[in-house]
Amino acid sequence: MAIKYSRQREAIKEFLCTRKDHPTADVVYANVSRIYPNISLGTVYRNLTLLADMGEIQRLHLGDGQDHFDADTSEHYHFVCQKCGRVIDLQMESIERINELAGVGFDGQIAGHITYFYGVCGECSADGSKSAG
Amino acid sequence: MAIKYSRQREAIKEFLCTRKDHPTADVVYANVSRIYPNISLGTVYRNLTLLADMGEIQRLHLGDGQDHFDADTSEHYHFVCQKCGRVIDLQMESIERINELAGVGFDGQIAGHITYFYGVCGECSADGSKSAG
DNA sequence: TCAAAATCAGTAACGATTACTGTTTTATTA
DNA sequence: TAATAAAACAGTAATCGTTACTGATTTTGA
Repeated sequence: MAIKYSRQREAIKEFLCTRKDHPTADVVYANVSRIYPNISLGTVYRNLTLLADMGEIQRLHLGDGQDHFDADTSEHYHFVCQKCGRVIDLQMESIERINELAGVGFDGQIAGHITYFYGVCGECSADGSKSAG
Repeated sequence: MAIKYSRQREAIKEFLCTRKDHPTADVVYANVSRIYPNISLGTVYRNLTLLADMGEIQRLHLGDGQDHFDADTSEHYHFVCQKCGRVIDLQMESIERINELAGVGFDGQIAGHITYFYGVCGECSADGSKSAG
């Protein structure tokens, strides 16, 4: 099954590249719909999965029920705000070495890890009231 | 809404305590059904959520579509086998300090992190064929 | 320009989980 | 012990994110 070009997939990728938050499939759908009003949600899901399988984007499971997508595939970590739900990229030094710590005394092969940090983001720390929407 | 005792909840908690793998709700249901044949899946979900909210058990989002539950609420990390899907407790030294690394140059409050490791478990490394079920 | 294959839009189905409803248990008070 | 209110129950329906299906449209290479 060779992959063929599709304008919808290109638009989805382009949209993701413009965003630094990490949108869910329905947010992608809402935005790409402005360019292709007839695009279907199934097409969005199919292409997000395709792009992730090709390694062009990253799929994030953050435990909030919906998958998030990130056009930045370089090694980096994420922060999830417990108040507003925002997902923020962290610039932090590598913690790859935790793989070796995990491997000590373990009889399998550690291939990698999934880590995300949580807490309260800068904006929510500032105004003490805001809550998730 | 004060919490009242329930035999079903006790049985769910007891079952979880006997297990070191980290069963999903339907596995809990299947097993507790042997003691309370009329228990309903909704009761299992409700009590798992209750126990997790009370801090008596831990809910794990491992990105495989189903939540897993762990009666061990002490600080420890998990390994997920990419071949057989097994979830294994890791005995490893604390990596709590990654919270501070994440906080460097970040303007919010880091409260904690979720980490799990993946790769191939000891058993699957041994026999090269096995796949997830 | 033609044909094969991939992709599409639209819709139905799926699986995990949650919500609803009338009945049963639990806990309290008499 | 009996009465009562509140919580939990079983059973079922609904929800929600996601995937699968179908016949029409696009892409691509000859």
